[in-house]
Amino acid sequence: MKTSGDSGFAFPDWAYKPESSPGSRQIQLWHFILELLRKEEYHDVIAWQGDYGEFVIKDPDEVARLWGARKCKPQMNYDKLSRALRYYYNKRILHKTKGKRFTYKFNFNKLVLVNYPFIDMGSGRGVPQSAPPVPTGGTHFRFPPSTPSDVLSSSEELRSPGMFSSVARRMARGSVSDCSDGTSTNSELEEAVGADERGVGPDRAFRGLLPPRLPHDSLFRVFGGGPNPAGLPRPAPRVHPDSLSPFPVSPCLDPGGLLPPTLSPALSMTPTPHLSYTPSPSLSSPMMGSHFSFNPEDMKHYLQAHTQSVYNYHLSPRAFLHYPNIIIPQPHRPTLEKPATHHLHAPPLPLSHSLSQHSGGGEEQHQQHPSPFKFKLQPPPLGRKQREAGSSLASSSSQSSSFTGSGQNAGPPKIKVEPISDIESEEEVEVTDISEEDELNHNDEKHEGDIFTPTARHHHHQLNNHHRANGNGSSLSAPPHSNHDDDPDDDEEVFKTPATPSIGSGSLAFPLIGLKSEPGHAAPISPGGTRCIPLKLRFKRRWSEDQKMEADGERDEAEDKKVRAEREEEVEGKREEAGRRVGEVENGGGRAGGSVILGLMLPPPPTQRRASSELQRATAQLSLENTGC
DNA sequence: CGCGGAAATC
DNA sequence: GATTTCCGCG
Repeated sequence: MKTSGDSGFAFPDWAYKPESSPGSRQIQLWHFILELLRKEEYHDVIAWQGDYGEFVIKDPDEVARLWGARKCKPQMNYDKLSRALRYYYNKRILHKTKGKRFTYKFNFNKLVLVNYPFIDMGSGRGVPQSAPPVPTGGTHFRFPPSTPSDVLSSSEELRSPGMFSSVARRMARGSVSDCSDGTSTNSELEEAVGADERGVGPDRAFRGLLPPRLPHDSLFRVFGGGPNPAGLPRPAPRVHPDSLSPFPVSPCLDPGGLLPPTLSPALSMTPTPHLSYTPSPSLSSPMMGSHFSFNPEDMKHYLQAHTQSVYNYHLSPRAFLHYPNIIIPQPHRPTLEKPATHHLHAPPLPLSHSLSQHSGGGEEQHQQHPSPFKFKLQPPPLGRKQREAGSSLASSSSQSSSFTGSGQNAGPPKIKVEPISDIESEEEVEVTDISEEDELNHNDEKHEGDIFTPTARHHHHQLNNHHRANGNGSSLSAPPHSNHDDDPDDDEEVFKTPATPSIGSGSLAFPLIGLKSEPGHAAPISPGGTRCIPLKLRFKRRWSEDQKMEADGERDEAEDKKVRAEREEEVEGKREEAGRRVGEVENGGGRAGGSVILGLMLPPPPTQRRASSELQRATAQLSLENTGC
């Protein structure tokens, strides 16, 4: 296990799982990358390096080959593979480490959120809400939680009707396998899980609800619950993949292909034990297949955790989740178990220090290469190039129409107008903020901190200009999207939460909502501050973009690219208001807390591990699938 | 090398 | 939807 000293970053186990990709059945490139990364065998071709989540492709051709093999695309080459990787930029799953060749970095957040938005919090057992009780052990596969968090104890059971479905379902469904059959090779686990879920029936789900997004930390904490051993369902790791083929690759292996027992380097690695626990996801992959249910208890825990996170991060009140009936205690201080830990990791490896690197590294926006970022903005509709033909119809437009213009086109079909209420609600909800903030934060801190690194700084953020549209140049800059979009964007992508218009439906429509209204909750935050953090934190930020942008100050574009095209107009104004000072968040004393949190979030590179073997095993089982080409 | 648009595929 | 393929640009 361990070993790997290399680098180590461990991602949470779940990150490695194929199930992670909801939509598609086939293995996704990022999963594949993760797989490679976790295997020592491939360390010569690809390995973790630098900061958490950062990896370098040592042998691009080989990686491409492997990927091609996996996908049965013999023609694959690094150029293509890299295109695919670039494709992740928009999704924010990955971003490029500037200045370092063949070096990319994962954004944990996204991965987490996307794939495992909720995890089973369960208190323990993961009983599906609707489902029949599953005794823990058996059915769901859960990783042992490791989080120390005591914060929430979960003890209760749940059963409430939960609300969400989609997410849950997704999670549950896990499915998996890639190519060949849809079914999985693996497993039983999955099956089991699936069964539960299925049994439940998607329908049950409560549609309408939005899935909440949690910050990782929250997730972890929450979910992390106690250590539980319970259950991994089957230990039996079959394992052994061939050394030859990476993982599952072997096409056709059906049954067995599982992961090697080795844990991902990431996980295991960590030699440093100093922390006993690692907050990080690694261990905690609580989420896995379970589901989260909103039962009061759960919610309570959830919210609590969330709240805490908010405090810790000094997030804006908006961030607070609201759940009817449940009051969340506000933590004055984080109770974290972890004391110090700023960064938890001890760098066993030279690499680890990457933190320090930031400056050097590259990433960061700051200098380094001041490279001008190019914003790529695309002008509206230009006729694209169509290499081919030219047929043209020009027109189109949908995109551009934004601004007033209406001229004729006014409307793209899809404009989204949102009722204010919605918007607000969303804003309120904006849970996103958190993530965003997180992102922001880290930016500060380190370069990319993607996910973790919550340091709050002041960003002055530049949201500013959202270029108003028009202007000529404007085209360049992205058109304003409403913040709403932004976040939602994330959300959307990630969660796809549909907002419910009505909002209130009562209660729970979604816990998230409501923040605004509750002053009580909201207020707290930091000490010095007068107000809590501006609600308006939200703004964009985007990962990489941020980074890039930070330097400049503008950013936004990113999402936009596509997005913008789609919707453009939106309300421009709002966002403007909103934004701005987000950064303010004071940290207040936060550092300490922050650290801790960080700890939680960060998957510390080297540390941790302690995960139970169970975890590992579990992981192993999950493993990937292969394709049979 | 890396970016990203566009179209094609699956 | 997620790439794969192709390609021009910096």
